Amino acid sequence: MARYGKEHKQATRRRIIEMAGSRLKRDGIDGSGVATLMADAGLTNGAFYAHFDSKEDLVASTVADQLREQRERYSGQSLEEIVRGYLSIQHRDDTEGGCPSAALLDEIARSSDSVKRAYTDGQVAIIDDAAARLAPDDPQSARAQTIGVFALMVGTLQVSRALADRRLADDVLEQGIQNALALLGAEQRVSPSSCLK
Amino acid sequence: MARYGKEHKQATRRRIIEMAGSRLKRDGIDGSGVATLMADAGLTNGAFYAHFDSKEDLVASTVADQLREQRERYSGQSLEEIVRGYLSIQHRDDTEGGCPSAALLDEIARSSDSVKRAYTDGQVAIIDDAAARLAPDDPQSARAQTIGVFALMVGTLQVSRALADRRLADDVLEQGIQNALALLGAEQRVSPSSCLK
DNA sequence: CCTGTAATATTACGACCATCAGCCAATTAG
DNA sequence: CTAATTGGCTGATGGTCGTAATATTACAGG
Repeated sequence: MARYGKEHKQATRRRIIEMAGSRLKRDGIDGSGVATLMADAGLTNGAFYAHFDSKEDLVASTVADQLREQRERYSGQSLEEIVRGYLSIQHRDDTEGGCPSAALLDEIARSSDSVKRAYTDGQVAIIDDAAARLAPDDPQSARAQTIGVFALMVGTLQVSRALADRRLADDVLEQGIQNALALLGAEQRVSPSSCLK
Repeated sequence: MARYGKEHKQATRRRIIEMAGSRLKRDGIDGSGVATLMADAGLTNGAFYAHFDSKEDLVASTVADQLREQRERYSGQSLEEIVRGYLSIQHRDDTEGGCPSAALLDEIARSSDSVKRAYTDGQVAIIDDAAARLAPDDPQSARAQTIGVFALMVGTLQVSRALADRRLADDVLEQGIQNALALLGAEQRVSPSSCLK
């Protein structure tokens, strides 16, 4: 048995998922058809259902893969490097190569539970990694803080991408960096910002 | 002439746009068909093109209308009220009645220039309103600060909506409130006046 | 030369955006 | 008091594209 090397189908599946990552982030979930996704991988639509149960199945797998890749990329970077890279002009102008959350988050929110579950698991892993580096002694608090900063970055990137005014869009990124670093720095100090309750 | 009063067509157009606001936020732009949007307004698909040049035209008009409505709603609220309302569980669980940015931002980013322009204009108006209340003496700095906090809120709401874990999603909202108020408070501290409000 | 796998090609069927001929009620003209 | 006109709408229709399923072909290795 195993006329084709056992890794052949696996490799094809991986290729589909990786290509789908770029395509989905570029054109959106509803904006990407199965035939196009398969063509990106050099295949035709008919082969799709030998690899995935449904489009939704592919989306969930792709979201998981994208977050896994993002997690690996961040593992070698400091938090400040992550922030500055994330809120860079290059990242804003590279939707298809960038953060899956920024590209797909409100479509994921509208998706089925399986997609949301894949998103949740992948995102929590990223957050936990970052939180461990921020404050290894207080993981609970660091986790909340980290996810808050991450949400800030996602929203900032999305706003910057949606604005038609380039100058304003750049300013938004800059402000986002300031805010993210301020929140990370504030966490390391013990003093709460006294002004409001 | 005019079997209908002069304001009849205008009223129909408004009804379409208002209904489209809910539908687009609920199902997304790509997820909402023209026939469905018209049915929501009690009409059939054929009448659509007497009111709009294209679906894109409706989307741009709807985005503008949604932001106008949001701006009016915020005009009677303090910044802290806005933050707490925006990042409330009720708002998270009411996508179709809530913030258009949180529901549609990454689809808007993929949309045509006319849609992005409508978004930019409407959003800037909201930001300028809020900035004027935050620091009337330094509008330039307040504007940057306000848009930064707004982006934080949008990202936080989206993340909370996309998470499959309810408890975690609630924590994200709470953390978002803390962060938003901290950023507003930090800005406020520059001026000797009192805390938020 | 078989056997089973992976892919292609084709098909079904519905939804999509957009167009257009025609209906219907009310106003206006003759 | 008809008859023509008009505005807003319905209903049907293209033509394309969507997901999913199926029949068929190419091919690898014992």
